Formats: sequence, structure tokens, C-alpha cells
Amino acid sequence: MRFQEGRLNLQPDLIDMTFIQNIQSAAIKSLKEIFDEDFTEKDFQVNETKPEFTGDYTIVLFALVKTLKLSPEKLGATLGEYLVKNYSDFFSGFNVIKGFLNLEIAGKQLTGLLNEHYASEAFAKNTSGPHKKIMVEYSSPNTNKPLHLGHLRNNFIGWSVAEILKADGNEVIKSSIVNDRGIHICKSMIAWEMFANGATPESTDQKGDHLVGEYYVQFNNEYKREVEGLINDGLSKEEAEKEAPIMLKTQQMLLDWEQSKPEVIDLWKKMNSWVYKGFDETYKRIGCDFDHTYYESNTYLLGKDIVQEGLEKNILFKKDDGSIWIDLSEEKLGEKLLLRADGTSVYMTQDIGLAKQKFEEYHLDKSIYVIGDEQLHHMKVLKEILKKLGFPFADELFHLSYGMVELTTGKMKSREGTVVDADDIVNEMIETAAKHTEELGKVKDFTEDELKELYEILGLGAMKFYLLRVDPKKRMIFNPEESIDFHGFTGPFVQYTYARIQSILRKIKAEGNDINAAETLDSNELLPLERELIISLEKYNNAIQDAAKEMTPAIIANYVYHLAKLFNSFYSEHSVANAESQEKKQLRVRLSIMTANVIKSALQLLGIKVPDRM
RNA sequence: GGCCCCGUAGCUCAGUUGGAUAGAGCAACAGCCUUCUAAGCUGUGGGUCACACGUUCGAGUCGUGUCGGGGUCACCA
Repeated sequence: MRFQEGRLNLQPDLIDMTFIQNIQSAAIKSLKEIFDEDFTEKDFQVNETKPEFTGDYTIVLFALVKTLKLSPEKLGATLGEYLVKNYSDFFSGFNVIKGFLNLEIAGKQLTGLLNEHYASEAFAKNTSGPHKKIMVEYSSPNTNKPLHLGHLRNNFIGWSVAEILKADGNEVIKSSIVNDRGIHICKSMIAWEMFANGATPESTDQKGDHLVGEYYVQFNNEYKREVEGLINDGLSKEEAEKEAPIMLKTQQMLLDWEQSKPEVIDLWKKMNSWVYKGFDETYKRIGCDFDHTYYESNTYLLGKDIVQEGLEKNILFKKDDGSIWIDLSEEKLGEKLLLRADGTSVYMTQDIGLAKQKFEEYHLDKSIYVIGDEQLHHMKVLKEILKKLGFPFADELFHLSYGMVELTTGKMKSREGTVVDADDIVNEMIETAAKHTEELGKVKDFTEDELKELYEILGLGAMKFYLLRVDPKKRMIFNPEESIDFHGFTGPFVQYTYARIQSILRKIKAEGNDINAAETLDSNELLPLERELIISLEKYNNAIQDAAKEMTPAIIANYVYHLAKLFNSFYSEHSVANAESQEKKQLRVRLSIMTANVIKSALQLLGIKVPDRM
């Protein structure tokens, strides 16, 4: 955020910063001038002032007291006076309570911020930023079953983190690796051959991913049945699991696939295409997109040459049976197999190859993997192997791990069919949105299409906000019995605030006012809620930076909720259209426009759209 | 068993590099629509921040230990 030059008598290098950064800089400079002591921003804290005290920002003095050998009260008074005197355009007052120096930001500074930024839709987005090239891999589905609630969390987090990193000034490539081969894919194929009688998405009027998923479940039912039968015939559990005919058939199919047997490849292509079509529909609906899609069927042989090289350099070693390993016992990660005795590769081998390919293809500075936390160990090992193999990019791999979504009734398991299906839950949310909207009856003049669009905006808004407001790394519990709320700390709450602001602006325009009148406001007298709102708007910048640094959309969700909440208080307390004076009206119009812009922008980072009416 | 993560109000979650009397929403209760949309606003009740010790001016936050929950330690992906 920029302060207007000339308005603020800070040094030129202090201009391009947030309020907090400005306060830190001003304090450091003042301390140097008063006491001739050098401090950095890490030596003391600048916080927001707690509501029960007067002031906007607070400098915590305790840490400075030791060095300066002054009482906190004396230091606070000295520094406060100096700051207000020398930065009079920025600070209008101060008070000291115990070790806390509370500072008030000058009203002029706040109205100045409004004047400059209220109409900017790109407010707080970083355009001069680090410009790092970052790949965010997310979603990465299996083609043997439809997406469920856990995948939605992954998709929303991945998409949103990518957008947040863009807003923080980086170039971002969204990618996905489709897990389209392997024994699990063959399971659905075998079951389809055995039980489907040629059923297709068209013949059953079903989404392709759902159809294929059904046969994956059916495989497991049949497998279980066969194993039980064999155990009854006297086989041990292990033997039965190995000998079950359906499993033997599946393993044969995997071999046939690897040898490109035409009828297997044809079936594989056919069933995969059904799934892709289904996925595309879901992705489109939930607003996910990818700049590049990798397919495991193309990448599963990657990494073999790297392993050979590693062997030649003695970084890896060969066991008597010919299998190739890496020794990570120094890192307390044990030994890890990289190539089987028969020369075929494992999951890790491919990940090594793909990591390298990504960095080389895109010249990345950083590669982020949005993957569930059950793979923390795998990703740790991957990173360590790459490091040992001498790849400099190893340090730039980042596993953005997120916790499982669990149900109140227990874990979701695709194999057992105990999942909350992604399409189902999205449909439910949209239906709920429709129900609420109809009950309230505020948009009776909407056309069918307008209503449909509104329901999608609200239903998906509720859904996305619900999954994104929680810190990704924490696992979360979902109660399928209770539908996701539309009141309180929710997407629709924030969307509602936006819609109400649009309503205000419509009214003011309808009265013949120009809401973009060019005159500059110079009011120094702001009411408490007006002050709080501007200060809250200013913090959007911090929210983006923090969210990008921590890679968590939850920071944006919390920020925008608090902003909306604050605006709602302001809304019920003060009138915009019937403000006490023309000047107040102008101020509040700008405040409303800027709030709406920031809400729209922040929700956009979460993949949530805003309605003009609801 | 080894390693990793988590434990904050009845429930779901915030709580910035340690800072002032730990905050929201839901649920409960009480108010507020003749005034820009009540999907809203205002208020009340609700806490041994799992437990113990330690570090220090100060600990929900850092350290050690204990208890409880989860994950992982595949020639699966």
C-alpha cells in the first residue's frame, strides 16, 4: 500500500509500506534520534490496540526497556511525544498504559487512504512482488472413483493458495497429476467386465466417474466374498487374499496393460474417458482449473535413469537380488526401495523423475504439492532422496499437507462406499441455498437463469468458505446430518454484506448522485466505526502477505469475515444515504465502495463469487 | 514400539515472531424491521487453553515429561 507522497513526512523509503511497517520504521528512526540506539523491527512488537483501550496501534515497550534502561512509562511518554511531534500527519495522539504505547492514527491519514484506494479493485495486491515462479500441484485424482468431500478440500485449498500466491506477486502454474494406471484402476475394469453387462454412462444415465466408482466398490465386495469362501475352504487369510480369483485376474490385467495388450488398453481408455468427462463437469462446476495436467500413464517410467545415475555415483546401492535402494538411516528414515529386482519402478521413483521434470520444464523457483497429511512421510523421504542425489531444487519442494475430512460417523472409505460424494454435497448446498432464498422472498423478480446463478453462487460460497476457513493442516470433522450453515461465520454472510452495499449504491445512484465524484475528502473527524473500518481495510494487505507466507486461505476467510462483520455493525449504526452531512455521505459512500471491493477481491481469492442482490 | 501432527466454551473453529481482562460462529436466552436488504444488529450466560513441571518482567503460544486422539514407518499409489 502506498501513502500519498507529500501528505506524509516520512522518508521516501518509508512510503511503500503498510501502517504497521510505517509505525515500526518511524519508531526505529525516532529511537535512533532520541537515544542513539539501533533497533530492528524484530526488537519490538507493533500490535493492534485492544478494543478496551484508546488508540489504533500499540508499541509493546518491554523489550526496549532493558537496552535503554528506562522505565516503560518514561520510554512510552518520550517516544509517544516524539512520534506525534515529528510525524504529525500520521499520528494524532498517544497514551501510555503500563508497558504499552497506544498510538492514534490521524484522521487525515485514514481519509487519504480512502481517497486514493477506494475505487481500486486490485487494492493490496502485490504487483512489484517477489515474482517467483511457483507450481502448485493439487487435486490429483484417481480414475477409479468419483471425487468426495476430502477431494473438495484439496481442490479448494490448492486453487485458493495458487490465487493467493498470485496476489502476492508470484507467477503460478496450477497442475494436477492424474492417477490413471495401476492395480486400483484394473480393479474397476475387472469388475466392470464381470458385472456391468456393457453398461455405459449413456445407457445408465450416470456420470462416468460415478459409474466406474460403482464397479470399484463392487470389486471389493466380490473380493471379500471370495476371500471368505476360500477361508471357509480351509485356506489361511493371507493365502485366501492372494488366491482369490478376482485378484489374480486383476493382476493379470495389470501385466497385460503394461504390455499394451490392445483389448485391455481399449477398455482402459474407454473407462478413463468416462471418468474424465465426469471430472471435467465437476471441476467446471466448482471452478477448478489447471494450467497443466500430468498423467501417470505417461510419467510412471520417469526417474529410472536418475536411479541408474545415482547407482553409478554410489549414492544408491544394489542388493543381491538386483533391487536398488537408498540408505537414509542417517536421517532416521531407514532404507527405501527405488527399483525392484525385475527393474520395474515404484511410486517414489516416478516422483523423483516428475519433480525434476517440473523444475526443468517450467524453470520453477518452488514446487508445492497439495497432498493429504498421510503422505507426510513419503514427501519427507522424497525430499531427502532428491537432496542426496544432489538436486539443488530439493530445498524448494514444499508439501502443503492438509488434514483429512472425517465424518461424525467415522472415516470416509471409497472402498466401502462410506463417502460424502462431491457432486451430491454440492447439489445439496445449492438446493439449500434455493430453499433459504425462496423463504426470504427478496428476489422474486429474478428470472429462472438469474435464480439458478444465484443459487450456485450461494451454495458454492457456503461450501467453499466452510472448507477453507479452517487451517489446512488441521483435520476437520463434518456432520452430514447437519447441513452447512448460511448464517454467522459463513460465505453467505460475507456475500450478504456485499449485496447490501450494492443495494446502498443503487439507491444513491437512483437519487441522481455521482458516487465517483472526484473531490478529495479531508476530514479529520471520523466516528469510531468509520476509523475501525478504514483500519480494517488497510489490513487486507497484511492478510494477503500472511496467507501467502503460511499458504493458508483460512487467513483470508477470517479476515474477510471480520471486515464484513464490522461493516454490518457500521451499517446498523450509521446511514450512508441519509448521512448527517454531504461530506459524511461522500465519505461513507467511499467507505462502502472500498469495503465491497475488498470483499469481492478477498472472496475471489477463495474462489467465491459475489451476488449484487440476494 | 520409533518418528510426526493434534488437544482452546456443549459443538465447529480463531488466537500473528511470547504481551494488556483468551475471541468468533452454532446451539440457549433477551431485545431491535414505518428509516440504505433482519442471510443482519445489540446484549446475557457459557473456559482449570488436556495435565504437571520448567524458561521469564510476562506462557494458550517456547522446553521437558505424562495422559488422550490421529497419521505413518509397503517391492500400494
